[in-house]
Amino acid sequence: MRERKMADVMFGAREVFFRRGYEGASVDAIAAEGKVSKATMYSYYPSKEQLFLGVVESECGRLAEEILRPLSRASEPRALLEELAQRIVDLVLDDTYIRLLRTCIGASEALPEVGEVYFRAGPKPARELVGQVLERLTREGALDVDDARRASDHFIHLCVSGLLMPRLLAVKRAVKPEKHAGEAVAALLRLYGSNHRDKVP
Amino acid sequence: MRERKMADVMFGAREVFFRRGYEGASVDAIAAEGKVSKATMYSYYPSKEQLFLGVVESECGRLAEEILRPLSRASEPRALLEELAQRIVDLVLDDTYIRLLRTCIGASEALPEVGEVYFRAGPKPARELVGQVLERLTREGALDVDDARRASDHFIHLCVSGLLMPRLLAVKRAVKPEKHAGEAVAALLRLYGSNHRDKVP
DNA sequence: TACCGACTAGACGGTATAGTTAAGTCTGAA
DNA sequence: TTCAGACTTAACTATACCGTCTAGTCGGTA
Repeated sequence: MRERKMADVMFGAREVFFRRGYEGASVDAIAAEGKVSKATMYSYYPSKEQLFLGVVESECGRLAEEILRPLSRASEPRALLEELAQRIVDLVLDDTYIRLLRTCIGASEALPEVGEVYFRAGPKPARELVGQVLERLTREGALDVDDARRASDHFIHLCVSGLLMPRLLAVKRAVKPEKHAGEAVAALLRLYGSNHRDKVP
Repeated sequence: MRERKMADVMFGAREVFFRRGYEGASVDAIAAEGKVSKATMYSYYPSKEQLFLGVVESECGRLAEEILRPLSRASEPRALLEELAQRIVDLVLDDTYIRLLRTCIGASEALPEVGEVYFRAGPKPARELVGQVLERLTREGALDVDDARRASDHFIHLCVSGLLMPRLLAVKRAVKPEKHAGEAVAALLRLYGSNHRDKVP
């Protein structure tokens, strides 16, 4: 029962914090949304701020798991890169994750800890994972990456280009991202393909 | 005098809205920050929401002006691209603009109008301006861009890669962006240089 | 001087807020 | 049946909020 109620609290809190932001969310609304009494809520979390941090940490944990999920054993470099790209695109298209990011950004000036937690759960491991893949593909001769960190940033930003901003700003827009991952991989290969140094820049 | 007080109101409102977000900002704090009485405030703006929209529109106007500022008459393609890239990097490093973006993102679920206004003042004209430059350079033979919109998104995101997220999330981090613009231009030229089709992809 | 428009400080009403507490209900095990 | 623990409802405190309003100040003009 305890775990069940705990989950109810988190569920309601997540929804209300995502919808109204940290400051805009009221604890009464959170309790109502989770169908839980305020007394129970306060028996689990001593304050609204702690509850918010709990939600952010829990959601960031799920996010980090999602990012670090094992890759398939695809051997073909292009397939591997497309799997990575698709995973990034899917994250940006996922409502829960984008609302989490929106909420963290909105709260990060007043509660810098929140921004830090999200950064360590999202962008940082993503960059590291992508970096490892790019380095491996470079060792195997499929890519020619000198600075894995910079190349990872480039790859990730090619993946989210044109998608992230409208999503963050809640701009209603018929985003058509079917070919997005493929295009990002194509761009990356042009940027860092193993024969890119042959060119006269 | 009227204009002066009006500016004071806006100044205080901007600071408090940026610091605490729309919901977190109180009208008393805004009046105090602007050294203005509440009565005066309400004589200019009928409500907190209208005041917020006023601040966002005013700041977005400045942002759009900054983006659409005429480019220098640089003729050399690389110099032109570096000027563009540097302008984008500078925007991401500007505290006022990043706080504006943070605030808009934070408020955009509850007040979608705000996200829309920012999008039309920032990302949209930026993409259009960059697109025009890329198309011109393509006509002149310096680039080979087929889809200006996609190429603009790529260029812009190469410019902000590794900078935007830490800034939005208020992550304290020794960002060293001296060579950032140059690297973005180099990457763009590898991606869309006029000889890129010679490669075997 | 008298007046006027724009400002200020501060209090107000009515509501909402975060967090606490008291009294009672439900469930399941001994 | 009894009992303990977890839960709920509902009221409560004390503060903060938005927006309004009153009483009064100030600088310039006729």
